[in-house]
Amino acid sequence: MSTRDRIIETADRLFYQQGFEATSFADIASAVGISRGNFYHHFKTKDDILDAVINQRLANTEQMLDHWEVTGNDPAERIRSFIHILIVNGEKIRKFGCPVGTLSSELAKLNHSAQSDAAGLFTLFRTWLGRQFSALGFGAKSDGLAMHILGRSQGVATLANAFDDKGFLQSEVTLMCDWLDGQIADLNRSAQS
Amino acid sequence: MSTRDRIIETADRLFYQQGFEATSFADIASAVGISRGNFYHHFKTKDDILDAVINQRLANTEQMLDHWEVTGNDPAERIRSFIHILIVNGEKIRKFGCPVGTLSSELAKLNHSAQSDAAGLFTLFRTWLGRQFSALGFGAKSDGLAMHILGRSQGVATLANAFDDKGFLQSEVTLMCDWLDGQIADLNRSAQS
DNA sequence: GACGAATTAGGACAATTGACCTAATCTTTG
DNA sequence: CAAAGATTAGGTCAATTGTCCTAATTCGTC
Repeated sequence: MSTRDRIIETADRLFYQQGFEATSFADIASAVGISRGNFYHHFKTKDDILDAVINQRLANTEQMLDHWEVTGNDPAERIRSFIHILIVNGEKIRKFGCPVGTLSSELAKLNHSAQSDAAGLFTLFRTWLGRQFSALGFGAKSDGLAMHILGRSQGVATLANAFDDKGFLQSEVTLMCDWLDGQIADLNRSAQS
Repeated sequence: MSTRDRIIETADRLFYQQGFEATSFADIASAVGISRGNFYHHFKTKDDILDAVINQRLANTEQMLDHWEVTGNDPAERIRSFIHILIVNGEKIRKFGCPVGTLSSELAKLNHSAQSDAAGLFTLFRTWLGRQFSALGFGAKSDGLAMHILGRSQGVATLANAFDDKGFLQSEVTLMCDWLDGQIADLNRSAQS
């Protein structure tokens, strides 16, 4: 892996674990095992490395969603794949919160220009989820349902982090899956009438 | 108001708007209009001022919840008061997120010892909400319902902030109130059978 | 009015920050 | 091999950080 990629990967991890503001050039350089001068050769400013990290996250997220699009048998199962990130990444979430939500919040407070880029990560999930709901036949309600479940997962991540509560994480995931089943059942019922 | 109280109030506002880490002694002192030496006379370390801010938030929150306990006619209306903070503080939330959630997340990332104190703010809401659900007759399920609605409101705040979306805020508040009505209806139905 | 305590001002301090530079080394290409 | 470019190391820079000190001022109390 190239030095540049190692920098991005390490910065990504540190920004997630410590926050953007609290992570210094020296932190990243020392974690990668290179000099600050070398670091500067690849990224001139702290905003540059932030942009690179966000773009990598965007690419990784897009890839993950594309993968689910292929492997998930039906849209409902794909949505359940999304919900289950909370379980799969449970340990990290309890320690550091949701990578997307916490970065977006921090950049909003810093009044950072990259906040909209970070929100683009949310948009990726939003449009993907909206497409799944559309495929299920929810029509114009699809985006609202996508936002709803996206918000639910954010709240679960925030509280699971605040209380370091594994049980809450699991029970809320169950509730979200139940909610999804209920929505689909409602839809089919109204389609019959 | 005493200088000490003005410092706490200003620090509270700046910590919320800019974040704890991104707010310096100089920021607070200059916003209050005092010298750094004067600031130091009242608070020796940055952790001291953070403790004072958290304690003031705890006191203010407790007072607000006590007030609702008195003015709200029934527990359901009190819970709706909680839900409607999202509307009342909508502008601030869209700009800076939820004061409780964002502070808790930041301190968790900083591995700060005061994180548990900040989480105490959540606990205040959690036990209060749990008490309301108990009064409604939800018994052992009360705490789970309290955590559920607390998480919902956190997620709504996070997304409303990320997208600066007022409509989402309003529609999700409606959904949360509908959810509450549904829970109460379910309870009454199961009590009849 | 005098005296001690509380408050305030204006610095100083070492450490760290993001940013930048130069020189040495490695890699590629003709 | 040789020249050119990419990469790396190490150091410098002004600015800012949290912390701390001393001296001046204000205040309450006798």
